[in-house]
Amino acid sequence: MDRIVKEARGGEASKIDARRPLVVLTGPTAAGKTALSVRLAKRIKGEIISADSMQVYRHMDIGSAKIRQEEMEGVPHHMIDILEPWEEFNVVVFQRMVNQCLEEIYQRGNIPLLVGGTGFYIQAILYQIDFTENEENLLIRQRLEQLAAEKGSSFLYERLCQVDAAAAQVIHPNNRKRVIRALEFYELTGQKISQHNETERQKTAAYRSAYFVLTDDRASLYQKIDRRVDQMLEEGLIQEVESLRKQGCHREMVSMQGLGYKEILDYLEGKLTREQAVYLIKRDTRHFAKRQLTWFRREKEVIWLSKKDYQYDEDSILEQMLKRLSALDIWEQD
RNA sequence: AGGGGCAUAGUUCAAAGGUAGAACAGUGGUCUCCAAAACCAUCGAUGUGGGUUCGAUUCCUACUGCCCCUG
Repeated sequence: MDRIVKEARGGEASKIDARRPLVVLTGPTAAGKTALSVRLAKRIKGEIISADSMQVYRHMDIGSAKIRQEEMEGVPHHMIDILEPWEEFNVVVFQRMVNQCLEEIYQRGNIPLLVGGTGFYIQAILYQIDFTENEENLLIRQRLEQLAAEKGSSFLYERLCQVDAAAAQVIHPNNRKRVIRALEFYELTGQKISQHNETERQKTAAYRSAYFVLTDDRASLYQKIDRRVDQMLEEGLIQEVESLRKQGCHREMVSMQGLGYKEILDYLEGKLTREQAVYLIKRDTRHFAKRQLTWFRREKEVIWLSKKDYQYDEDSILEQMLKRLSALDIWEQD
C-alpha cells in the first residue's frame, strides 16, 4: 500500500524505491521454516541465506537441525557449514559475510531469502546496524571482565552510571554482558552507547523487504520441540557431541553453547544423567522459542503466518506469501 | 480386608493456632558484536464435610484419594 512505485504511477512526484529486494522468513524454532523456505525459493528464483548462529558450524548437524543436502532440492544455501566449531562467530562476522553473499546473489539476478531464527542477526542485516567494528575491543572486553571478576559487577555498573547514565538506566546491573559492552563502547569511541543505539534505532529497512514470521500455537510448538529433541537423540546427537568433544571442543566455545550441545557435554562429563540432559534441552528450547516470539512481536512490520490460520496447509501459506511479495513489489509472477 | 503413613501452587518441597515461603515449570518483557547467549518481571496452593476455638489451612473427627506393610 505504501509502495512508492505505485504512487509514481499515480502521477506523484516520482521516486522509485531503489532498495534491493530481500525476503525474510523467520519464526520460533521447530515452526517449519526450513521446508517452507525451499519451496518459496524455488518459486521466486531465490537463494537462501541462513540466519542461524549454529548452522554455520560444520560437524554440528543433528543438534542444530541443519538442512540436509537432499532437502535443499538444488536451491543454493549460504552461511551453512562455513566454520569449524572452534572458530569465533558473532553478529559482526555474520553481517560482514552476509553482505558479501548478498552482493553475489544480486549479481546473479536472484532474490535473497534470509531464513532462520536468530532475530538479532536478521535485524543486523535488514537495518544494516553499525556495530563500529574495532580490533581492540577484545582486549578491552577481557580487561573489563577481569575487573568484574575481581571487584564485582556492581563496580562496573557504577562506572557506567558515571560514564553513560542513560545506558545505565536501561541496562540492569546484573546484566554483566551489556554493562561491559557499554563500557567497552565508551572506551573505544569516547561516545555513549545509549546515544549510538538511539541513532541506530531510527534506521529504516535497507531493503525492499517482506518480513515473514511463521508460527503456530504455543502448545503445538512445544509439543513439536519435545518430539524434535527425542528425534535428535535417536539420530545420534550424543555421538555427534562425543565426537566433537574428542576433537577438543569444550563449553567455552561459542558453538558449544548451542542448545543440545552444552547439555550433552555435561552428560558426557558425568555432570548430568541422560534424563536430566534431555529435560534441560527440551526446557531450554521452549524458553528459546518463547524469547524468539517476544523478539518478533516487537519487530515492526512483520507478516505473521500462523499455521492454524491456514489449517496447517503449506500450500495456502505459500500462496499467501507470494501474494504479499507481489503486493510489496518484491516479486512479480510471470 | 487389616495396620500404618501422606494429602499445601502445574510439579518437587517448606512453614505455622493469627500475613502460607521457595525452586522448577507457565506467562510477559529487555536486547543494536558471546543472541541457541545474557538479563528482568509476573501469575499461582492449604482435598471435602463436621467439630474444638475469639480465630483452623494447622488440633480432633468422618469421608475421599494416594502410598507402604501384612494377607
